[in-house]
Amino acid sequence: MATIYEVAALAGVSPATVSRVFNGNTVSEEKQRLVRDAAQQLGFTPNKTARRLRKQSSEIICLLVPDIENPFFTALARGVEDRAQESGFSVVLCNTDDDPAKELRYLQIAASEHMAGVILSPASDEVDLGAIASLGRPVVAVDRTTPYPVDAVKIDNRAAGIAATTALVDAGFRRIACIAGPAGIEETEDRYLGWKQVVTARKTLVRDGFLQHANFRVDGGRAAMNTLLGLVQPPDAVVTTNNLMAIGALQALHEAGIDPEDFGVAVLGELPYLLPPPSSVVQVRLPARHLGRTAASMLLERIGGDTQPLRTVVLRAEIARPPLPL
Amino acid sequence: MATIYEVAALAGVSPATVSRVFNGNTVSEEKQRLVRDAAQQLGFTPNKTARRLRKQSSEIICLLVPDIENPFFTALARGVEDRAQESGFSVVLCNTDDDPAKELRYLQIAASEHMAGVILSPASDEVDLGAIASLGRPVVAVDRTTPYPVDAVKIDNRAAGIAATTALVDAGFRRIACIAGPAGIEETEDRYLGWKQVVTARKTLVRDGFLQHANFRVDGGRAAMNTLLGLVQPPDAVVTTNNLMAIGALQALHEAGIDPEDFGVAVLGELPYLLPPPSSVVQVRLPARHLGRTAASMLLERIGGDTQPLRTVVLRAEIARPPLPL
DNA sequence: GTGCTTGACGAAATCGATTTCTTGCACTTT
DNA sequence: AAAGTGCAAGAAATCGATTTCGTCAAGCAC
Repeated sequence: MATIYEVAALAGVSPATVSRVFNGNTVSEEKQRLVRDAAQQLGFTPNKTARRLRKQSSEIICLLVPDIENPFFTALARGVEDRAQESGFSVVLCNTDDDPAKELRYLQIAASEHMAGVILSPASDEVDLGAIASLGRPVVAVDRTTPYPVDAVKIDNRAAGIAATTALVDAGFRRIACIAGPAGIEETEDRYLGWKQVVTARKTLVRDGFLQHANFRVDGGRAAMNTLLGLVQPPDAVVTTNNLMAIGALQALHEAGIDPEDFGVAVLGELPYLLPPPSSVVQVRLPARHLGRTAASMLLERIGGDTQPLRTVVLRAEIARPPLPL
Repeated sequence: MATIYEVAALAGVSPATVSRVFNGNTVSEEKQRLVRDAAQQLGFTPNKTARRLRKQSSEIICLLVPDIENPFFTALARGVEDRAQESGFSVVLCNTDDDPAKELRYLQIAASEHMAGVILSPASDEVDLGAIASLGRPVVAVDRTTPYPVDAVKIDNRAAGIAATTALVDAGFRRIACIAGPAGIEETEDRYLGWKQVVTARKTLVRDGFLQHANFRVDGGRAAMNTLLGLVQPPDAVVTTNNLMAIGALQALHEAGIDPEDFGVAVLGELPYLLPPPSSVVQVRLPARHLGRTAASMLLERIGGDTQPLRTVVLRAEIARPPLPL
């Protein structure tokens, strides 16, 4: 790896001049040429580490998600990466497994690695953004929000809940339950509030126990569905507030021998169907990739020095109509 | 962010001593205590960038995959990340989209970022590992191999092909076709050779056109399947050599109105079934996560200075029996 | 007691770029 | 013609750690 000194020596100029050539400062035509030729000849690439030490910042952004194996976050990551790439930034991806300790560890790494900024989907409300905040590094919350004063990109969860529930009502279902995420998380609250709003407005039947809270995973969805099916007067349809729980719910229905066409299932998120899903399944497509792309754009703006007031961008989800090739 | 100098000043020692305390060198009990107390008090974290500049290496490993949205690579990435984490390494994830130019760009970044090593699933045989190689950074090829002399972890593709095909024969199918990946890629060659071996040994019927080459994507699988179904004497089963093509094939079957129970489909890889798949679908489970974990382990050994001869680890795939929750 | 080894630890060099000072030269301006 | 202005470009400081080198003192052998 050639250094700036070797280039300088070969070109017969000072290292400072070489640096200036590569950073757009005033250098005469002739020396520019000399330097570029020399750099070319030596295959010179500026040492990012040295530059980072001096500039106190890098072109790396850190993305913290609960679990990259969830297709929602995969798509989100892809969006972030694509956008970052366009601006010459790289993305470091970290799984927090929704574990605040892991999350904290990664945030510290991000700080001590001089990463340019952080995009995260907070594991809990108690994220400690202290370390990065004190460094003045920008942070964007994605999908979920935090009490800290940072930019955020989220989905209009209430609207998504409304869309999902409305679709079920329109399809003729009249006893619609809801499998929501863990109580106390804003994101999931909004989603089931959407459900509540519709079932109230449309005066469908709601029994005690129609609202189930579960963890965000497959097993949680399955358990919740089994509980619902065990009610004295069970529902005839259900709204599940994320993709994994919907899978669990569908599995429970299958195990109970219920024909999928007879039981309405609306999902906030997409299911990895290979083939067109049963007509009773409604998917509200969450714009995951877009979410990532938007978050990356906002972060890059901040990194670029943008100081406008805090923003929260809310993206609207839409009902997925066509079958979904993976 | 406190620096080593501030810690030194507070502790009343030289910066060198502070460094020694944190790097396990000989320092007297007493000064150790002084330094640790001071560091504690200031919330000192060593600046990774400065360290990296001096040591000419970092604790970051670079993972290059074609597309993180393919669940196979997602699982692989997860394996890499988990293993890296255990050793205090971070992972930078990059999508190459099977584009050699993108791949090269990332490899150069890896070099100029002083990343500790690279794990990659090469986009083509012409990967240029020159830049990293010249830096002496270790590289591990994963899933696919390269002509370069680097460690590799792969799947026993021939055995996987054999297992898949055998399962179909055992299930009673007698006209088994194969949808293979692009011609000329070692990985896919091995897979269809497994198919060939079995159909030959078991003397099943093989017609012209029973071997189809396709790109590795859903559309490729669908097109190939349509071609197969259009043959004068079409097959009654098919082996597809990756997950995405299998999805395309299943879609084509569905569109052709063929009952999935009547047509055997064996897949090298896993399909994102929500519910138990039709009994005629055979999945050969590729140990993606393990692949990643193993690759990371090998890379970390090399990073640690291991100089044993080049290794290629071959992992065996197995037939998936139980239904697969996502 | 002199000479030699050994270990703790400070001073200073080093990694490779960026950036601030400075210098020197060309060109105006009065 | 002297003084002022501007600009290209070199010298040197800087970022924050690690590491070499050298010093000093204690411990030990003869």
